[in-house]
Amino acid sequence: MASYHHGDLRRVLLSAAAEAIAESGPAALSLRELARRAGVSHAAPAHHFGDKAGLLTAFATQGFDLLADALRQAGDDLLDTGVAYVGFAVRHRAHFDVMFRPELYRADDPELIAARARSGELLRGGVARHTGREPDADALAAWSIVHGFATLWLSGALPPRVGDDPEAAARTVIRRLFS
Amino acid sequence: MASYHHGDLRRVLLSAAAEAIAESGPAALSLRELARRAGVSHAAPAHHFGDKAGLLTAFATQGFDLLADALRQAGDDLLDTGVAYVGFAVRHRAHFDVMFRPELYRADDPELIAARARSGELLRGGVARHTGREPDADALAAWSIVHGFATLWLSGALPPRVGDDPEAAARTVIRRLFS
DNA sequence: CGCGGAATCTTGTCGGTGACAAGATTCCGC
DNA sequence: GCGGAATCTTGTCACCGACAAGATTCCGCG
Repeated sequence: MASYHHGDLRRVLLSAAAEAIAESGPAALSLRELARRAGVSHAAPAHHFGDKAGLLTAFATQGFDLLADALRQAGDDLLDTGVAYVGFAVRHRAHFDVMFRPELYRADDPELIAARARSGELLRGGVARHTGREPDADALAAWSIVHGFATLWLSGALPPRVGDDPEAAARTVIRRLFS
Repeated sequence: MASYHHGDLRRVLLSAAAEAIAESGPAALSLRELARRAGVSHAAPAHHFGDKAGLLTAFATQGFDLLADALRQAGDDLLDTGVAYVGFAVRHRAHFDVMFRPELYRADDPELIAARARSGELLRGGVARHTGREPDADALAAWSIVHGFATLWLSGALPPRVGDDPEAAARTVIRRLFS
């Protein structure tokens, strides 16, 4: 099976990228290192993604799709949706890290824009169901608080006192928005 | 004045870094490009900062000090403190970008830890004065919502409908936490 | 004043990286 | 089973970060 054609390179590279980025961040990502992990030549990745920005565009798109899945699975409850957002960030740290850093990829890519819109709609929908009001300001507040908590958690900026269960801590924090 | 000794290189490099990072993110930062902007040889920056991580450590430390200044100027009101946090992120985008990405610098640097603690104390203090309660959960919620809003704003992920005045929009969002 | 060490900066070099070009190999529709 | 297309390789170039060695300037101390 060690044929000239790898056959599955695109997926393997994306998954290797997830590993590498989770380990040391998108800045340290090297296409040549990915190629080495996949056992192909140093120029093979360029064929599938064009360049580094192309790979990260595909990676971010995959991330927005994964986020949409996670939000759908969380159901209709707004609190659960928020917890799911944080859970996604923790479980798919590498994707989350790239998705909100548009200077790393091509933010005008049509597939990426579509995937981002899908996940955004799920977020806004949850808020609208919960409050009944015009969702703009509420959705923005809800998005901000879960996004902020997730970001701070991932950056390691939170004091140890918060504990080691991000989803439980997130639930407590999100509740403050409804009191 | 074009002497062998530049005399002010350290500060010039930090300010050039702020420009370069604001333009295209910390990932694209190049020590050699900074040296070129400052008019010195390609190896001069290494003398002051050791390596790239050293420069970003100093840069992040400067950022935490600037944040502390901004929070102090905002006064005692919690809402104003939150708005000031967002204002800092927008006005010092480059610093904010680096401060919460510890994989880019040496997070165990003593000066950095001290500066971070100073700004953190100002945040927690504002919350304690406002609620009177045990500040942990409230502070975390307040920090999360302003940090999240600032991050989303900077990433360009927010829809145009939010407007072009980040501090005004932040004020609206933060108010949701107290209603 | 001036000497000598320390601080500051330069030059030169090395391995690693992203991008590109050209060529080799394999796949697949017809 | 032929031929174009897709996939991958090899080779190359400029740029970058890190390091080593040397040049220049500054400054404390006699």
